[in-house]
Amino acid sequence: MAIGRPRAFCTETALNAALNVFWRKGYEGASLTDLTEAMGINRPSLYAAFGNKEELFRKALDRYVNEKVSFASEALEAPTAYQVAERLLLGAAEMLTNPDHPVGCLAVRGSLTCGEESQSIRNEIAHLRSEYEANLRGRLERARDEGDLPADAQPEHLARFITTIFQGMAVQAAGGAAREALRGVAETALRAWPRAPAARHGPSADTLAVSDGD
Amino acid sequence: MAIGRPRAFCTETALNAALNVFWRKGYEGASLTDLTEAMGINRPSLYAAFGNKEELFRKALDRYVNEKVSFASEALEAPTAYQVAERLLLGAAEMLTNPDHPVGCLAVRGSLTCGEESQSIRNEIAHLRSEYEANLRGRLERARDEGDLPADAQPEHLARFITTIFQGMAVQAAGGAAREALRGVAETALRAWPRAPAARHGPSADTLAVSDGD
DNA sequence: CCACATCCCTACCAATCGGTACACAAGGGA
DNA sequence: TCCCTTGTGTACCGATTGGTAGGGATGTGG
Repeated sequence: MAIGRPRAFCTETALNAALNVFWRKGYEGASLTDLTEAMGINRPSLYAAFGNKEELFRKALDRYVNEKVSFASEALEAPTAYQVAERLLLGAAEMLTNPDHPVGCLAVRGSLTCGEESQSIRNEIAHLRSEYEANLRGRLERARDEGDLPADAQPEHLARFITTIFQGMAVQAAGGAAREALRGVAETALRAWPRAPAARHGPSADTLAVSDGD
Repeated sequence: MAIGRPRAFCTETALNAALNVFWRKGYEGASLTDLTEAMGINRPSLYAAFGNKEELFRKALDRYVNEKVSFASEALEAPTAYQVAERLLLGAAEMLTNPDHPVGCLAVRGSLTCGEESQSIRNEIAHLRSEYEANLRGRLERARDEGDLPADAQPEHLARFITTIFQGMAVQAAGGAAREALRGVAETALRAWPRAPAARHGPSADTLAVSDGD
């Protein structure tokens, strides 16, 4: 039973290259020529290894969420609701302007990709976002129940507020905004955060958890 | 001296139709076929009347800014800085979800259009945004000098904050967010607004200026 | 009625899009 | 060594992209 010719490229490396291209140019803006050139392979190899352009994007999106936006899930584990928001927004300012990869957010860019033929991509991104927003809301509800947020705080509104700020920051970053500018936005947004009257949680030294490099 | 055959369509109406198409599908996502079908004319007529696709987009963008986002310039005339922000954000929530036209923001969508060949479009949009942001900052500096904002307020940061919120709301709207949701975001953002210690300006009845229809 | 200027329309252009057919190269099992 | 399986590479597919040439239609000024 023959095994067949071994693959001449590393799928992980190629997927990383594809992720970078999608990140820079968006789903529809990235042509197969762009992708194959960056990945160092040719079309049939791409189709054999990844299915088609849409599946390739999905795999790249998975990798993006798990490797690049992991700070967002980890932020939910911060001890207080304020620190959750703080780590989320400052982490976003850092990630969105990290010089080690393209600026902006693959998902935000992808959610605005134009054509209606890529509706399924938009749906997947929308699903990811609403899933995360639900997790964040759950975390904030817990915080409210624990007295970490005022009893009249609205976790749903706060979660949507944070999400919206992130999306705005992603647009800013895609337009070339500097890291300091995004940090300023994050800090301003944090001033809208409700404090529990009993135990006030202000800006914390927890920010150290947000590294400056990648 | 002959005058020539009169144009069989109204350029204003056609431009409105083109604006709607660009608004829904983005600059690159709107094909000439989409545009000509919506405008009720054929390609050569389009090119004769508007130049080419890029010039058509610029004209549509002009109209968009002057007719649809006029609330943003008018908001600068509000009596207090807080009311400026309030009218801006609540006006945005209304405009971005107005059922009389496509949802979201043509400029935000356009600024994320993928290809590098449409760099000049992105540049124009970036210019419009930074111009507006400068106006807003100027208005806030005046407010600070008048004591309407605390002396340590940072008009530049506040202006960028407002811009970022708007962009995030535009992404939300493009994803189908409801008007109530965007209003909630606006109200949360307004809680970040600094109040002058001398004369406190809170939420005002000035919101009445924001109509509910178009 | 004629001439001229302008517009409309069909049909086309080269370039690019995502995707694939097919011949060849490269390896392991018998 | 021969075969079989799998990946690689070239060259292509039909469809669509933005943009245009050129003839016929339609109006005004003489």
